[in-house]
Amino acid sequence: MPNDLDRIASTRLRRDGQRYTKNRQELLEVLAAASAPLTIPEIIERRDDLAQSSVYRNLSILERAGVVQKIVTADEWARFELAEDLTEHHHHLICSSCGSVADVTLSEDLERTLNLTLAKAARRAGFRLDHHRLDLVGRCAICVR
Amino acid sequence: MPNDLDRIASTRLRRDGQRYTKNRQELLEVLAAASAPLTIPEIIERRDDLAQSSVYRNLSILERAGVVQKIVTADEWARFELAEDLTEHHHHLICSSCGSVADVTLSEDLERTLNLTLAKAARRAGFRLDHHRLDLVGRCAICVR
DNA sequence: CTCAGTGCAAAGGATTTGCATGCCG
DNA sequence: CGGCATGCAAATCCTTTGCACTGAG
Repeated sequence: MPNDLDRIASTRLRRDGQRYTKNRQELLEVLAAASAPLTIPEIIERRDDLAQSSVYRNLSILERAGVVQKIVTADEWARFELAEDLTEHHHHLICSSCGSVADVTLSEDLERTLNLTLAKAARRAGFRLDHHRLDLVGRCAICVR
Repeated sequence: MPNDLDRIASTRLRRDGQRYTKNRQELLEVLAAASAPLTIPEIIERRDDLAQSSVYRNLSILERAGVVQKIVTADEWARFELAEDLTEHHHHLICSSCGSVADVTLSEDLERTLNLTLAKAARRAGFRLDHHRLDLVGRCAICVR
């Protein structure tokens, strides 16, 4: 039984001339169940029937279709999460010690102000702004001790 | 003749048990002269007497000493710039088309609000916040055409 | 049937490392 | 002198790609 996510993914993939296959559906399931962006090893850990190369290939296709988003932190692996508009708008707490990433949301008020200000700054630079990315860098509760 | 940057770099390196060598000084010169974070190829382009492996090694040491900062965008190379506290606090305009990165500053007012709000959000998550990173993602003036 | 999707193994490519040599302290 | 810093080349390791096979339409 297809839920919202399935329907949206299917539509966006079709728009790109791509199919919504079982592997791709499994990827989205895993990402939707996670409360933070996952690395490829973490994804395979949760679904070891997926071939590594297919995971890379499919995530790249899902990214191009606007269903998932790739985020690159300083540490070894890239991380993937559902696209902005399929989740609540949020930001990331990045632990500079262990590399973990957690989701965090800010007040709508601040987001609104932020958006206006950034739009202005971008316009001044002749830049067409698509979105912003705000990371909080520090030490997570575990690494703080 | 050592300037401020030299003195600070020297101090911070020594604190890490490292020397402030000619190669490392050259790296900082290049970064200080740039108006945006540079990739390793770009650095070598500007100082071709530097060996690639030494550039990687020294940037990593300078990063650990808190003199430079590494930033990873989605595109192929990591980029380096002087550490936050050695430059004006700023953010980045990242072009998702050509991968270029330009510096941008926001109003002090917004920064102040941002800092307060982020500090609160971090505290709520038991996270010790060091700094934030705010990127504006879109198309640069050239790529917009 | 056709052709996109898959999995395996091999290739790519940015970054790291081993090692012999040079040089600062 | 002793040990860190350097440069070269080789090794690493995440990610991409080639290719033969499978399965959906």
